[in-house]
Amino acid sequence: MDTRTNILKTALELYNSQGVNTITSRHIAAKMGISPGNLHYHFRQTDEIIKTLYEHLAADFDVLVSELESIHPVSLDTLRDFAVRSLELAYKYRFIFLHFVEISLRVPAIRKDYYALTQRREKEFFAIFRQLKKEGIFRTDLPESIWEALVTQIFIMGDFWLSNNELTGRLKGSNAIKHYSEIFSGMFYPYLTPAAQARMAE
Amino acid sequence: MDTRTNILKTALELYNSQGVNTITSRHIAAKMGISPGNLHYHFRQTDEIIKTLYEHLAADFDVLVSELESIHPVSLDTLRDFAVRSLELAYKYRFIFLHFVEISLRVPAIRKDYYALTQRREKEFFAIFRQLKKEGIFRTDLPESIWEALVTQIFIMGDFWLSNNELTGRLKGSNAIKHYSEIFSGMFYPYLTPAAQARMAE
DNA sequence: TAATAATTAGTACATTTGTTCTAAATACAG
DNA sequence: CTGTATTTAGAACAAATGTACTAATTATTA
Repeated sequence: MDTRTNILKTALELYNSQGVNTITSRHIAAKMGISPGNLHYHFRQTDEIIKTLYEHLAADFDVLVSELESIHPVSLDTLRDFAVRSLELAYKYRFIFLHFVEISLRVPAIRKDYYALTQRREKEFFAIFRQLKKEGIFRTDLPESIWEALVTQIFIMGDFWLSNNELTGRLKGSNAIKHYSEIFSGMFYPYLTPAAQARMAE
Repeated sequence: MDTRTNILKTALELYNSQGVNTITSRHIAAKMGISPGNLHYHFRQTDEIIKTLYEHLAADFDVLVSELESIHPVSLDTLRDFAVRSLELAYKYRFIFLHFVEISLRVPAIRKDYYALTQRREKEFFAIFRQLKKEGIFRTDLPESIWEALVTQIFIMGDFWLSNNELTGRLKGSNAIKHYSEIFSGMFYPYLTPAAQARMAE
């Protein structure tokens, strides 16, 4: 395998399992059996590794979102499917979410990028809400401010369910994803019309 | 002022403003104008400073909870008041929430303590939910699993609203608290009975 | 094949960090 | 006032870290 790709793969493994602050470029090189010099030939600065991994995550997530947007009409099932895929992706790059503030301090470019991203996503969520209301899945009797609060909730839950898992359950892999996708389902439930709630209970 | 207390005060300031990983015991000593030797006379290990600050937070929060539990019957206003006080307290010790996973890795005792705490809190929340249902404030037509999901939501939101603020809005002090207490209100809204919703809209 | 470019190993260096140690200064008790 | 305990400063050390540098090896290209 390409050394550069291998560095990214090994770094992801180590960051995920031991945290972004305990793992240094030397650890990554040692685990791969290459010299520190070699590693720094491919990534002059260690932070570039983190930045690259973040970019991979962002790119993968963009694919998920554009897939979602291509489906019309949006059903509750497509939404649930999207949620599960998002959780899986987040789990793959979990060190980013587990150390999000740390990383955004260390690599300011990530912070800027993330900020721009949330601005875009916010609009996309509102568009999806609008569709789901039209289709009789989401309630239409809630004040607008409630939907705004929901978007922030989605962001916080989406970014930090992994941290919650780390601090409490420590569920691994598919167990974690299963548990938290149920939390996400539950989170939307009170926003559904009675008809949609009934369909969900089946 | 007591040197020990002063160390804690200065450490809190620096951790809050610059993060727990960038600030070292030397930074704290320098800011206070004392020697590193002196600082380590009072706290043999730097982590003890973090642990002590966490204990202060936990103790302060315990006071809030026991105050809440002493009030009968629980109204929507007491709940909102409790939420605002909680947010204020979290803001005071914000570095802990901004670096929760980091810290729990660095100081395993904190992790254990937090885990035990959430177990307790979970029960307390269910008890409060039961009361609020009895009083006609919370809906009684939602399945039990939805309330379980809500508790996890409350934990995640409560622990990570500060991280969300750090990554996006960067609101300061009372502005942050105001904004996120509205998010919290919005979060509970769909769980309220129509009567309670109407009263809230006033 | 010869020359050039890319990759790699290994070493080296300045900085930082947590912590310890010693001695001085200060506070306090009898 | 004298002796003891507490507090403080400052130096010292070992370990770790990011990164740069040099020389060797390997791959590529003409």
